[in-house]
Amino acid sequence: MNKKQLVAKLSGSLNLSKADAERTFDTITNTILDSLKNDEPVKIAGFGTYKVAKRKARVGRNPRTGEQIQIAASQKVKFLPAKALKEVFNR
Amino acid sequence: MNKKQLVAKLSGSLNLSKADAERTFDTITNTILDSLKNDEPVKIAGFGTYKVAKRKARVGRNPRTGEQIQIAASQKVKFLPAKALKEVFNR
DNA sequence: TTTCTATATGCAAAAACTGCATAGCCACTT
DNA sequence: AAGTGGCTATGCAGTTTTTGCATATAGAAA
Repeated sequence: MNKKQLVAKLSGSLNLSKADAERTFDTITNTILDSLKNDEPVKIAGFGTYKVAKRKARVGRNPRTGEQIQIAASQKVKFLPAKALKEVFNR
Repeated sequence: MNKKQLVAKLSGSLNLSKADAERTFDTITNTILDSLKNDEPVKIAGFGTYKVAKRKARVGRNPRTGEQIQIAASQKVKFLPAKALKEVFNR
């Protein structure tokens, strides 16, 4: 499922125009991102938590040539599924 | 930031009642979950992809006692941040 | 059309995962 | 408005899993 299909589904379920549905969806993702930019995790009860994980610098390798490369430290967004979410898929 | 705060923010930004904002938000998460239950990944351009990852059974260890344990196979929801999302946090 | 994402490759090191108790925060109900 | 139950973070050790490097191509999405 892609974003367009998701927006279409929202539009139908909620009696919104597709434009409104898309605007709503974008607002949500932007709100989450803003919070994460301030290094504040976003907790959604029953769904999961988004947080920024810091990753240390380390040694990597160019798979093509095999030579070693130094990889800089970085950050990425992590999503930790809530307990309820795990249970849906494990029974 | 928790769900209540997120809903409040949506309500303000989008001129929705809080009840509507919450309903909208729940609809989104449920839609995503439904897709994942059907083993279909959800791709949100510019944000990321949700997919179900299957994990094989394996041998673990109780860190407290040190004894070996058999861990059953399981599934969990993985979120892979989109390229654009990574760049926000790495510059 | 043009931008974005998945894939596939080898390999080192970081990170996740397991059980479990405690502490703390959140959400829900009275 | 406040109390309580429930979920989550933390720390621990060691093994499994994931990550991420470069880069072209294929496929999909905007």
